[in-house]
Amino acid sequence: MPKNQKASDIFREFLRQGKNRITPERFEILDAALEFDGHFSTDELFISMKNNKSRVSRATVYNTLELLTQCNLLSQRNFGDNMNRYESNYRRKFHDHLICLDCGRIVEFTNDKVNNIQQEICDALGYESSSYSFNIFVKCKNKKECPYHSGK
Amino acid sequence: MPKNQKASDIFREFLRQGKNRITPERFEILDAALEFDGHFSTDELFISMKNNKSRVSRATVYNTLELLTQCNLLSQRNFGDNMNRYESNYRRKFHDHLICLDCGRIVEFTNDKVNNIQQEICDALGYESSSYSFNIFVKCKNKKECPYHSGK
DNA sequence: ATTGCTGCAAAACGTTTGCACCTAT
DNA sequence: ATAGGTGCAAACGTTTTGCAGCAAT
Repeated sequence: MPKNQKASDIFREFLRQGKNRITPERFEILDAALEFDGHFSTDELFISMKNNKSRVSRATVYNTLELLTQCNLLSQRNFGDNMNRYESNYRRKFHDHLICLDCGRIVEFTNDKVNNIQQEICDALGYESSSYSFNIFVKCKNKKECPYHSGK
Repeated sequence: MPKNQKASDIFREFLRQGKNRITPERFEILDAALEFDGHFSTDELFISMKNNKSRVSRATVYNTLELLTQCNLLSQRNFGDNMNRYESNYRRKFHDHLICLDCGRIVEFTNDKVNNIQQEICDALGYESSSYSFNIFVKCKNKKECPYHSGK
């Protein structure tokens, strides 16, 4: 993703190339998604937009988040709770996730080896890599120290 | 998991220790799960049992697969389609998965480095590892050669 | 003018829950 | 005897779909 391009320009270009229409709702959703702090579910984004007096529909949010994932402005994440979550890729370094099963906290980490291994395996098996997901599920070693633990 | 113990004995022991009751339904579900070839969803197992004239209920299947995962006879898997799948761990080597987004094929692979990295990261961040999931999503390089591609 | 997109509501889907009855302890 | 498990159906939460009207091309 070109670092110097505005997100809205990247999205507009992607929509044009796929013969998708350029609509104000789609850009409204892009803005809300980039502004959202951290990982969010489709419904969380929808509700936060509703709270800000937006008139978009749930269906349009679902549709647009899919498009934003396709053009790599967002990443889709699955943390094992059978729910799609998204996070912004725009001007962010790629990372993986550690999920605490006790308190729900999600810690992001970067590890270059994972990406290399993933590529090696694809090459060895003769496939073209599209994406990967590496999640580590943990338990708080010391529950008293975990700031999230009481909050759940 | 002790390699020389029968699966039903492992399960019985686990149930006893957790003060869970030993019921015929639970062992019927264990048998069906170990017999199932490959990855299966809860409903797939339920329906296959129904086809074999079983009288278990969907709720009991959900409940029992959870117990079988807790005692490590099964692993729960998420392949990004918002659906829990399971597979037998009994007398099998641990492995990860490559999922083809074009044709749905799932390829299992083993790579020792992944497990080491996962442990390193937990140690570095101060958490106790519980499990991890490493999925690689790919596209068929040559769709004509892919035996699964036409089937979807 | 055409065709894709939108909002809305209903449906679909996997999963969880409530409850009366049953059964392992 | 009693506490936990079962089967069934209803409820739940997330996602998809159908459709009439709207708006980008």
